[in-house]
Amino acid sequence: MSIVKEVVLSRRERLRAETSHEIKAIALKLMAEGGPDAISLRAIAREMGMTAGAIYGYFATRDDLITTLISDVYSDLVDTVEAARDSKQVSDAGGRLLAWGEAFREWAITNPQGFRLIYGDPVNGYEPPEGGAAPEAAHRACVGLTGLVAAVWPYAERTQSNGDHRWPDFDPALVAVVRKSFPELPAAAVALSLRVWGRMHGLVALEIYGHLGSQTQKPAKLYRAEMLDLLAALGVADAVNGRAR
Amino acid sequence: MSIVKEVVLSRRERLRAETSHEIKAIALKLMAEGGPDAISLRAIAREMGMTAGAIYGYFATRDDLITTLISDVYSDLVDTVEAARDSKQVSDAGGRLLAWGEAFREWAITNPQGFRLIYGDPVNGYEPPEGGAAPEAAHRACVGLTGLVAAVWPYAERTQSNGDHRWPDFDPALVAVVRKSFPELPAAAVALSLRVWGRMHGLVALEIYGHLGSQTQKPAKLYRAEMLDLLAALGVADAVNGRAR
DNA sequence: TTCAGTTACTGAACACTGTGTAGCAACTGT
DNA sequence: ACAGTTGCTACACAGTGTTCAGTAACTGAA
Repeated sequence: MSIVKEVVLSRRERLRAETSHEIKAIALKLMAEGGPDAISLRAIAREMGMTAGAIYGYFATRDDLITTLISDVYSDLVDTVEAARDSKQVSDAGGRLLAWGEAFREWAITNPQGFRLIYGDPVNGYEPPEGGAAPEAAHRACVGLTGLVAAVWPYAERTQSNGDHRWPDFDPALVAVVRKSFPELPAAAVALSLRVWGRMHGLVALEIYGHLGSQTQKPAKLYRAEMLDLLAALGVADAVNGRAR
Repeated sequence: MSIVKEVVLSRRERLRAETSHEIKAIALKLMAEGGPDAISLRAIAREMGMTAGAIYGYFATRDDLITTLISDVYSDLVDTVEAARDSKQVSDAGGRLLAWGEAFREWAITNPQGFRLIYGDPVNGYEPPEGGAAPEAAHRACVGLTGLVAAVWPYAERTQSNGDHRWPDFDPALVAVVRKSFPELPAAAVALSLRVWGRMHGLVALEIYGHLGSQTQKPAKLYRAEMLDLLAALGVADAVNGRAR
């Protein structure tokens, strides 16, 4: 094995990358069809015309594969919500937050198994590695949401400054990023962004796991009402055109 | 077999009930130790000095056992939050809602595996029966929460009446109960109670599944801030003594 | 007390699962 | 053309839910 890595992938590396990608693609397909539990090495191998053991040449263990999948799916989620946010003008802070929230739910409804994979117990006995399964994507999500809250902070500061939050209450790495990107932002705003995350997550998680379906026929309407109430609480309701659709 | 059921349990029925109870108790113990996935018929049987097949004399299938467990655990959760609510005076509507919310999180922190069992993907490939796994307990929770929202509605009506919610948006059974218990309550209040549920669920679910732990060191403080913000939004903040502990 | 009937349970089997290991065969660079 | 690496198969092991024939224990009545 050469120490210096080739810039151009060799044939072997290319085939290897393709196989690796095929494993992940089939795993995602199986997950979309039969839920996260349907991701079994044997099922993947069967679909590829391989043996289960062969997959160990690509992923050290099944949990490794799952972790990679979580990372990929999480990235896709963050890509989606970021794109939705960026479809609104930067000046429209409330609209950007609303777009993020709506895109979050729509992605979850479209990829319920993906949502379970990221935010639930994915598979039989899977334990995420230390530091979470997809720290990179989770980090992006957190920073993105904090950015939205930062944009809204001038409106929300008046009502959301209480709560006695201090910087050491939060993760040092998160604090570092926030203080670097938004030097003026107080700790209370970080708390707010986490709470906003919680508000988005709550109704969507209940819906995905079927606890809301037996109570309301219009979960989308309910979620939108929650988002609009959130914007109102943040003092940016006027920035949204119209109250409800 | 006699058609008329004996009032006093026969020795056989007593032993049977005891064994059934032991199965559930051991299943809960295994779950508390190793997560919901640790609930395997073979492990339970091993612990009881039995064979796995023997359990089929008590539960038709593993999913049946799981469903029973969910029902039991869910009932325990509802008992807890109801007790917390009733520890406050009926006149203290805001305090009762806050007590419910705090008890909800505390129960979840104390019984994380139980929370996963109720609100997550409990076990490898478990599918809840039609109508949810524990309709009785879920019903109690929903009615209890709606009762709290009804008590708070005089304060919240002014700010929470928008959203264009109609009765047919909700489950007929839920509507029937609500309209019977609280005839004056509008549909918007039912929507509010579901949204309140979502707000409580969001942060707790994120915390239980480890997504909050990597962001904040003080999830309890964050949750309390969210609850106080909720009370403020409902217009009952003044009913709570002091802002934060 | 004896005896049939019911019930509780065992033990083995089947089809799965993840995970290792030994060996073979094909591809790779020299 | 020849080593060396690597991708994969085949098999084994331990675990899972589930079914089923057979056995042992307990129950109620003669």
